[in-house]
Amino acid sequence: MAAQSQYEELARQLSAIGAVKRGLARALPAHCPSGSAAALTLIDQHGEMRMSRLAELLAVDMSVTSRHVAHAAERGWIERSPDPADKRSRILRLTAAGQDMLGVLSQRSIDTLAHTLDDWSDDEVGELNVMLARLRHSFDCKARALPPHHDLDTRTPV
Amino acid sequence: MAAQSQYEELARQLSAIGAVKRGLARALPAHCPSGSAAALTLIDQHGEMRMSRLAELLAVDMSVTSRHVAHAAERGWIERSPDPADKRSRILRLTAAGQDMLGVLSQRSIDTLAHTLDDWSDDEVGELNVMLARLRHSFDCKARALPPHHDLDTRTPV
DNA sequence: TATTGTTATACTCTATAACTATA
DNA sequence: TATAGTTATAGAGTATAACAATA
Repeated sequence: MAAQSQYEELARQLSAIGAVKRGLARALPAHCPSGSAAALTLIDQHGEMRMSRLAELLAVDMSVTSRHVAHAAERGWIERSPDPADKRSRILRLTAAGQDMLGVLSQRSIDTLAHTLDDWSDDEVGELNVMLARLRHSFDCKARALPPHHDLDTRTPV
Repeated sequence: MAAQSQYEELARQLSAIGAVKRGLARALPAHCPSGSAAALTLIDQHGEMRMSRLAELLAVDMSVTSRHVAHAAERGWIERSPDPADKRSRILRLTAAGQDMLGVLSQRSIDTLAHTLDDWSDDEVGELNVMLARLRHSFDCKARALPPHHDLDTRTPV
């Protein structure tokens, strides 16, 4: 267990990390918003999969996943073939154009981070990666069990 | 300098950290979106300031800052008084209601993180905080110098 | 003329709910 | 009846550009 002030600080850091994400997003090619980029990356990493699995990996609602995938499919980066085992499902695969786009995406991320983190050692970046992965995992496991706030207490301090 | 694969991994981790941010945002009281929450936190942390300074701390455009502050001011959390030294400017201060709201916000962040990170030590959370702060700092310093992509190369792989 | 702040507009990401097609 | 996926709608965050007031 950490001190309360560490949690408050972490909340602030997470709130501010959006600026870093926007910095990376600015390097994306036109017509490839970060949502589509994330979908391409995950399909490349995990291989072909169904919509529901991708939604799980993206940690967003399937309706959101559907939009990102539709965007990528319209541009020829993702192919959606019918699943022979279940006619409701569709199997997602990267096309050759999708792999090309992924190459551009990777290179731009690398360029941006190599420039901004030029004074970070390999170990330091690796350590940050490990901790971010663990942070995500902790949330995946335990956040579901959190009772939603009903805001009954919001009225008191006003 | 880190290996390219570490940069690619960091880009993936940052892309996925949105799920954690959404987890924290779900604990926010109604009518206090994360943008307003961030504004309240920064004014509390740094004391009274002008719009332009807050925009700098939030690392977003001043038009965005203006919206967040207007939202908070409408609810009585922030007071905007004219700056005697420059009639174009407004000085931002937390009201008593704003400090109350801030107390609620802090407590909810602490509750959420204490629950999800219950197996993290104080040192581990502290180390993550340090690295996230350094990440932000690296971007603040160097991202401005990055040449914007003109997407001339996007046409090639298609 | 330049700067501070606001507003109008547009785009992206997200969730909920309604809907279809299939299981 | 339940599940996989799509679409419509709505809310939040952001940026650019046009604008008003002041420096």
